[in-house]
Amino acid sequence: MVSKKRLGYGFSGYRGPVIPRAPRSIRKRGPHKKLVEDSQLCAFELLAAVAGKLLLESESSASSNVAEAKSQLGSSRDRNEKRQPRDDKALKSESFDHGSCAESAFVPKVSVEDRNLFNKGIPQAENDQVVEQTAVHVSSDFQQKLDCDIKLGISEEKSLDENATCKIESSNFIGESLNSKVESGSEVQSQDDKNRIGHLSMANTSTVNDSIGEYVNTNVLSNPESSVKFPLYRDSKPDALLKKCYNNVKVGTRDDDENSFRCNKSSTKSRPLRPQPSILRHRMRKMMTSKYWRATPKLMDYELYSTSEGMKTFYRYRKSMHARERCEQAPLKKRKLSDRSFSVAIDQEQSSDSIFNLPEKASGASIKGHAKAKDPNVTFSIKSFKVPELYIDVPETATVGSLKRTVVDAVAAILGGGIRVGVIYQGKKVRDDQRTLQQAGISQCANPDNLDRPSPRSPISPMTHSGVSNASLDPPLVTKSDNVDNNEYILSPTTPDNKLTDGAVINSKALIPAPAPPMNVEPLAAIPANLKHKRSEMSQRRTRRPFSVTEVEALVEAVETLGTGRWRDVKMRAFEDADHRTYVDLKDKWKTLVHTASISPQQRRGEPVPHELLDRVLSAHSYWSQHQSRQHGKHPADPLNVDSREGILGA
DNA sequence: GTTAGGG
DNA sequence: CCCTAAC
Repeated sequence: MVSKKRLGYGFSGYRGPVIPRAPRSIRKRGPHKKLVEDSQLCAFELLAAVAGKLLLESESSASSNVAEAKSQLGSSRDRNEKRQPRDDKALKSESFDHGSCAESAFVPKVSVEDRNLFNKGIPQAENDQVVEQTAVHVSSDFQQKLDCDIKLGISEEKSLDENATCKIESSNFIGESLNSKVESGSEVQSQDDKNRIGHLSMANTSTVNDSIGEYVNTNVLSNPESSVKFPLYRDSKPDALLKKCYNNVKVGTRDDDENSFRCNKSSTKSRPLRPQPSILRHRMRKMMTSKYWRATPKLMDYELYSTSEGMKTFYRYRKSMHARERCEQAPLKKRKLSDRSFSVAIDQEQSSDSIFNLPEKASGASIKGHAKAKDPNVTFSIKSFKVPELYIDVPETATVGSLKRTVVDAVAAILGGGIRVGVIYQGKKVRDDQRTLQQAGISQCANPDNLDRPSPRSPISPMTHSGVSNASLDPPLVTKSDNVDNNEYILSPTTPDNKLTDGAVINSKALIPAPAPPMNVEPLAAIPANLKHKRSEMSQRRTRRPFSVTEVEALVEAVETLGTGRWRDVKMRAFEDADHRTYVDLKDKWKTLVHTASISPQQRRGEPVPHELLDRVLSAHSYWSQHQSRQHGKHPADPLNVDSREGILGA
């Protein structure tokens, strides 16, 4: 089917702060929208056109920001009116500790022709308030019919704000197809050009949906280098109160997982005045579960699932994906309140600060109220952004590499380059670009049953990284990263000066089909802030962290002493430093331990727990069960010490 | 904020 | 692990 989707181009790139969009229903699509249709155009040309637009903008933005950041303030260009000058500080890229850093330095070169093509595609005169919608058909080597319907909408009101939304969807007619959807949306609103504040919020979420209803999350993140801050300035009256409120507030991620924190742990710890990681985490967790987050689902998602087909697909998938992680379900689930989800990075401090600092009071306010016009001197930084919407149909026979590339192309067209796409399927990074999706297990026919066991797909071949790649087959603009950890395609701006922002190339990583969150993200270097984004998807499930025998022992020990009704104490006693273990986790673990101890060893899974420990679990459980019942309303139970335990065991 | 329990 | 009710 020829899907018609709007391509709500959202990332204005470097124009200014981004703010959440109002519900589509109230968004006006009005007058300054122009529709252009040309089914004869080549998809790439179309993309190129879009990219060209972006490039133009980015170029101007980059140049002005780099060399004449402040002098450009009064640029004659219309766009410049909105563009905000940046502080040097703000310009500093975030000190992310990700492996992508190396990649970010990678600046692929693009032929001048390419650029020209891009630039040529869109008259500069149309930069403003133009909405284009084009439908194109293009035949790929696979004789696929690719339909693209792109609508680029950019509306802006002079000196007030900019709103851009983009949605791209393409689909082919091939029966077997993988329908991926990457959603993203961002809006930018910048206030004037005075040395004031502005705020910026961006959303970053994406989902991939295959034709059989596979629903996965994809994250598009900006890499360290691209973590450029966009201080906003405006002439609004200073609001001391708000200012104070927002001060020192930074929301870079909604990921309450360790993964997110690790990277900045050191930094936060080194700041005495800042909450300790554990505290942050705690707060973060609260944030994560906060109603705020839940109340800010993306509008886009709604659209996605509102379509009858989409819903069907989704539900069908849901039905057959019990075995899968539920993390992907969360997004949908949370989207009840329909609104827009977005992450906000508020940074009043140095850009070097970790983005993990949670906004305390501010968060809620900024997120909820979009108190844009009220908070002076607040600098927000964009840690991530959302790609409006992207539908991509890829035949099963397509290679993983081609999938990545396709996404890169599409997204790149939107963002203007610097995109890296990785594929994570069932928690594993699919590095072998040569493999077909089918081989990788990303099949339409994927049997849910296979989800529970190692799929027949061939093991990821290590040589893929260093081995010969299909790079030669890649389009000019797409270059392969030589980063060992990533074989994502990187598409960067054509020329240095074309960098999106001064030296800050926006590198984004999209994690495609990722039914389950990457398992170990420990070396957060492996997966940059992206995951955060993933988690950014409102309340994303935390990554699973099986208890080690050591932890189990500590837990047993504590429970023996404290009983089973004082999880908070247990936490403090034995897991004080285990930030990722909440007392609820401990309680849950105990629950499973008791269960595990009650079943036959054959039925147990995971890392085996020494019988000795399980015995202790049963003993303690039994003891405290009785004890509690007895102590009901009485004096606190006596700790189950070794002696008493032995007594019980002996009895 | 904690607990307890179902999912 | 998540989510909630209940305290």
